[in-house]
Amino acid sequence: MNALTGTGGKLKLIQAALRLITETRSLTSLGLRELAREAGLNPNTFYRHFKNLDEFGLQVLGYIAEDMKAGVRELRQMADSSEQASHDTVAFVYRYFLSNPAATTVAVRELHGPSPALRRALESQLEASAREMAEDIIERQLVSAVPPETVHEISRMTIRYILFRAMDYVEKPAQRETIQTETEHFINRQFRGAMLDHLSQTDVERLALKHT
Amino acid sequence: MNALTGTGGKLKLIQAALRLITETRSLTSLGLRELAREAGLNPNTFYRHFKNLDEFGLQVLGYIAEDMKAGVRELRQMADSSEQASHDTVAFVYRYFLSNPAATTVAVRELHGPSPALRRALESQLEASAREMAEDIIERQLVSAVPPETVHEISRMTIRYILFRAMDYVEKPAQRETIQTETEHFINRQFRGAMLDHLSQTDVERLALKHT
DNA sequence: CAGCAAAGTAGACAGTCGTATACTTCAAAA
DNA sequence: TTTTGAAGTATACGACTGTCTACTTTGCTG
Repeated sequence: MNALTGTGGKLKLIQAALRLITETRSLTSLGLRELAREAGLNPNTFYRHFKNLDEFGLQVLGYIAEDMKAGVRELRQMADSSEQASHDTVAFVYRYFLSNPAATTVAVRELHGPSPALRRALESQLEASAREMAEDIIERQLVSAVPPETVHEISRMTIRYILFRAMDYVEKPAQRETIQTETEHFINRQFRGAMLDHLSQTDVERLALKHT
Repeated sequence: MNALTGTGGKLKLIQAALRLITETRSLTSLGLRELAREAGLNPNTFYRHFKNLDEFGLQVLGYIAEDMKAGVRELRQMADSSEQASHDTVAFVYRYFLSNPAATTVAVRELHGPSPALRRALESQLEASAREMAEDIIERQLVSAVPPETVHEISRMTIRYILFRAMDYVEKPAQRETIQTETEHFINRQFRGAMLDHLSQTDVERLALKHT
């Protein structure tokens, strides 16, 4: 039975984990009995579904990944100019994080967390998202003046940047607007700067001054 | 007695914590007895120095902060062009992280960790570092074409970016060169992009194409 | 040297934890 | 309807945890 399709204890345990993590816990620090208690199950039921806590962690990550992929796929057909695209995409992505606070917290917390296995799993997932984003940008020629390799590099940076800020976005409503516009700045400056990679610093300064 | 000046149990406990965290632990997950064991002390000695584990965490953070400040202060008088400065500074900062792996891991791990108190402490510390960096850049007029407020914004982003990559830098020797050059790209593109904030996207594209 | 406070130790308390074994419930296949 | 395997429960084990009280050692000060 898949983690997503089950109606029984397995799903209950995973959801209990997400509930606990949202407060002040980390996936790695969750206990088997604690999970069962939160899920309203006998501690030993855990063993019917998972070999140990490590496997549990990986399955929770898988559960979240499935969720995220579905969300991200929606934003494929959006605006057509680069700046327009970044604005809409950023708004969309943060809205997604906002509606999945537990998943967001887990991802941020475990990406640098104590478990190497979870770190690796999350990293390869981020890598995949970044690749998707880069290929989308290249395909639609949103920034044709930037070489593909650079687009990939910037995509990787952007994905990470957004993820880290997502936690603040979720937790601090007052800062949401700021975070969103700063993220747009981040992306636009990154791509604009990359367009000028082949120029010297003085050239760029001259250009900037000339067009004021 | 300050955490830094003690020769006895207090310092031993803090150093034990740093030793444990470097492997696969997080500051928040450390146990009192575990610390004492690693430090070669009786568990109850802990209570002679700290009220509880939360206070201990904060003191460890303070210990690390003291360390970092001393390191960062060294890089004040370096190169004079912006690009030169970013190159040397990035190299220096990563070298610092490399020689303090435990402090690096703690900072990265707790910045998004489960304890709100530690998160807050680390954030205000990063904020201070970012402010210092921005004021330094403004004072020395390294990027005079960018307004002060923007310099502050970019500094905040840069500090965070470097910190996150620092963990990979420490743990994955094979990627060190890549991380260093990508960080330089990040900074240069950010500032170059900011110099063109007042232009439209088509203007920038035209400029980029004209100078190839 | 005496006194005293800080640092460190010893032992015990009630909890929690992960795990193992054995038992019951239940639903679907034979 | 009987069989069978999965899901869930009950109980128990040893190990570890944070905390408490009481005791001993250490080093400094008067």
